[in-house]
Amino acid sequence: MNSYYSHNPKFYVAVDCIIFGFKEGELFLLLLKRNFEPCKGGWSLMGGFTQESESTDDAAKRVLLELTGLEKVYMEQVGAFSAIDREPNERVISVAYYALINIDEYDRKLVQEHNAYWVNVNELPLLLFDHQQMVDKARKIMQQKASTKPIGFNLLPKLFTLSQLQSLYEVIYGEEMDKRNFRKRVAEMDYIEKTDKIDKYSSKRGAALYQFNSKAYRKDPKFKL
Amino acid sequence: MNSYYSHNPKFYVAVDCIIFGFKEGELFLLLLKRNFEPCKGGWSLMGGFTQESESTDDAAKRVLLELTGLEKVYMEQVGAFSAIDREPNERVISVAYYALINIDEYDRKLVQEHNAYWVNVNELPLLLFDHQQMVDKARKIMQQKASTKPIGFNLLPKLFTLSQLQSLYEVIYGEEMDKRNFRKRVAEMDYIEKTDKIDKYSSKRGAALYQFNSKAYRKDPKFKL
DNA sequence: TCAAAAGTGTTAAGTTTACACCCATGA
DNA sequence: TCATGGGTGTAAACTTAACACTTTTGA
Repeated sequence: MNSYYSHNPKFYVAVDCIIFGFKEGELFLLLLKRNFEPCKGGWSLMGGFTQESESTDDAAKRVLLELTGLEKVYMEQVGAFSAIDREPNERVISVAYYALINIDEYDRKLVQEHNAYWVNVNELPLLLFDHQQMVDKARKIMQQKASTKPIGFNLLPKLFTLSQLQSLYEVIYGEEMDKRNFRKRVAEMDYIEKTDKIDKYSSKRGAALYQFNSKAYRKDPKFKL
Repeated sequence: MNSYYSHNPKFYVAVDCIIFGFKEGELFLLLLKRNFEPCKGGWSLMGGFTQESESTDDAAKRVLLELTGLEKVYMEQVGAFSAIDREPNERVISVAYYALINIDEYDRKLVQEHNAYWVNVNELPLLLFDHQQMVDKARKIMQQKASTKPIGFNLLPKLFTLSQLQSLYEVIYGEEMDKRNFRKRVAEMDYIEKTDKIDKYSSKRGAALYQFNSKAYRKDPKFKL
């Protein structure tokens, strides 16, 4: 043991995941109705402890996989939360991450086993610990990022209509947008490509389906919505 | 010991400080030329270990105080850095913070004792560990924040000239700005107040000294530079 | 007297916003 | 046939960008 380090304390380092999903014009978070201690019965984020073999990024990916069955998900760090009394029983420092997933593609069985539910972000229950703070910060960072980087597409199916895209951005920003102005901006981004497929679910007339071409985006990475 | 926690590993949790200063049109970082192990002789950020009695925010403030003698400094978290091998000898998870200080007001004796030096951000030496990554992320966050919140004033003396303010923003953004357009924008922010004092150092003619009125800012918190 | 930084307005270009109607279709 | 969401262009308001000369004074 190296004496430079050894007189310093060590801490449990947790990760907590703010998992965003989008459906029918609403943003949702995947939350646990805890069927385990501590604070059994309360609502919380999905979390877990960082292991020796992992970075916190790895741990967050593992925890997300454990709950949703999903890999290669868009995740970004929200920050470290370290108030002394942030958990009641033990000192735990937690690093929060947010994830953007396609709400149609997670593993329903795993979610059920964990007693997790999709909850509308605007109707959140009281969250345990400092999880509300984490959610607030995650939303702020995600909103900021979504306005300048094409991360929103992670919340949509591969094929989406412009109305879906618009209502996604409306719920991220919490404000309505003008349809014509929105489509004008989309039209300028060549990497948002119209396909020849038609969505027949959302309307009688049918709406053109679009896709995000990430390779084309990288050639000319300008984004603003 | 609670068994829910006890089978998980614990970690040293460090903090590292990216300390910005501004002088004569240049941005500087306060860096250690390490006169202690590990990696004695290398350049690094000032850091320290989080203690049981502290949040990481507290630890960062303590570490900054230890090096500069300054309290009540503007600090913001940059994020957690947790790669398994980010330090060579021991597993340490570090939370980085940046600080904006008035470069005229730190405790020179303390800085000397720590073998710390102000280094131009555009001429940084090779930094140890992942400290360059921390600096890069800190600069990005700081730049973003400085464009929408009046945090830049923390880098200036209480009284400053508009030329100083402009050259500060030029070095933060890494681009030149138009003097008349800049002053027009400043003129619209009523909380950037002209005083009746004149700075005679920077020019023969003398330049009006301004101050940031934080109370006035809070009344109408719009900022954009 | 001249070098060096301070100070000061106007115009053109570009961007953003506001706004309303026709289309296609399934029920 | 009608209710529903899909799709389309223009003009005014506003914001941003470009630009050059006069002032003051210490050396």
